[in-house]
Amino acid sequence: MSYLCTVINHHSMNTTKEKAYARLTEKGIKPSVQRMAIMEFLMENFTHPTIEDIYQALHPIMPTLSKTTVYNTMRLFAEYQAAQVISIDDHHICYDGNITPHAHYYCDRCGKIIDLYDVPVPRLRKTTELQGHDVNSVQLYYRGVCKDCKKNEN
Amino acid sequence: MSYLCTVINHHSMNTTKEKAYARLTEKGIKPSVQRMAIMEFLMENFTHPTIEDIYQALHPIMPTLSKTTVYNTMRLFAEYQAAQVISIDDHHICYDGNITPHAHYYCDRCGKIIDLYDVPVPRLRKTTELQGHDVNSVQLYYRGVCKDCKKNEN
DNA sequence: ATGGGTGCAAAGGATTTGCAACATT
DNA sequence: AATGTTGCAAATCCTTTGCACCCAT
Repeated sequence: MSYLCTVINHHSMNTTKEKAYARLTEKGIKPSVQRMAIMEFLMENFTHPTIEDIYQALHPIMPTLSKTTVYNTMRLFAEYQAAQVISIDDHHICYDGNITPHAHYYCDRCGKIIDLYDVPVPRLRKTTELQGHDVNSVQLYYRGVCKDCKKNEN
Repeated sequence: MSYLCTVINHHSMNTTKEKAYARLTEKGIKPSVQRMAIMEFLMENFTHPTIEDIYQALHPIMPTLSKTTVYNTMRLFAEYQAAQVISIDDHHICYDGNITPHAHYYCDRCGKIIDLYDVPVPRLRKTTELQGHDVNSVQLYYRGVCKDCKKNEN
């Protein structure tokens, strides 16, 4: 019974550590202590953190972590598509550990980023629309003034 | 007859100068010599120029133009939506004088940006999907390795 | 022992800012 | 004359790089 539960837990990957490890290896990235910590943070915080956010969050619990490593790691994650780069605003590059395609909304006033799961992200038919070019990622971005900021302006 | 032609030309705005002037005033931007030059360049070159590209193109014919002014002007154009900001790659921010919504493709190898006019950019129904947030712009980005770069890799 | 990963410090690049001069009304 | 625009120089900020150390295989 307890053995069965362990097996079930293992196969359904209940812990973030297991999920992070799986994401790294599936994407062809060799796990390290730092990479695991960053991936775990991304998977527990779908808050679109910047490099600075990630560093500020992890530095207290991993004092030797350097910002260079955060930069290197996020570049690696982006390249191997283990995380999404959100470049919706050029002054606010951030990252998303949620790699299922979904749209993003950016408020020009408060800088907040909102996930939009009910806006369909257009699929791609390689031969026609994309003229034979390979597609590795799609981003659908909306910008404007959010509900809250509009309210405060009145 | 020649008068009629002048009137027709004026109303249909055949010259880039007329179109640029109209774009600026319609968007609420006060025209200046520099702003007109930059808008004319954007309207004649749908090549997704960077700040540097714009500066390098205009500096020879307007030697007093400064890069600061290009920065200021493009920030202004973006804010008043007289031009689109293409932030598809965080290391390659560029601009598009074509403000009708259309998708963009970015090649991760050669950095080339391609317009995709036949991919539909999803329209927005404010009340449902966008939860009451105002939308001022939409960007649909595709990334990958383009046909030409794929060919060269073989 | 070797190769890759990390972290520090420095370098590099891009963008913004302060301010004086200028243009336009 | 007043307001807004421009351009230079400097400052700032973000990101990358070079290199030495460290860890794991």
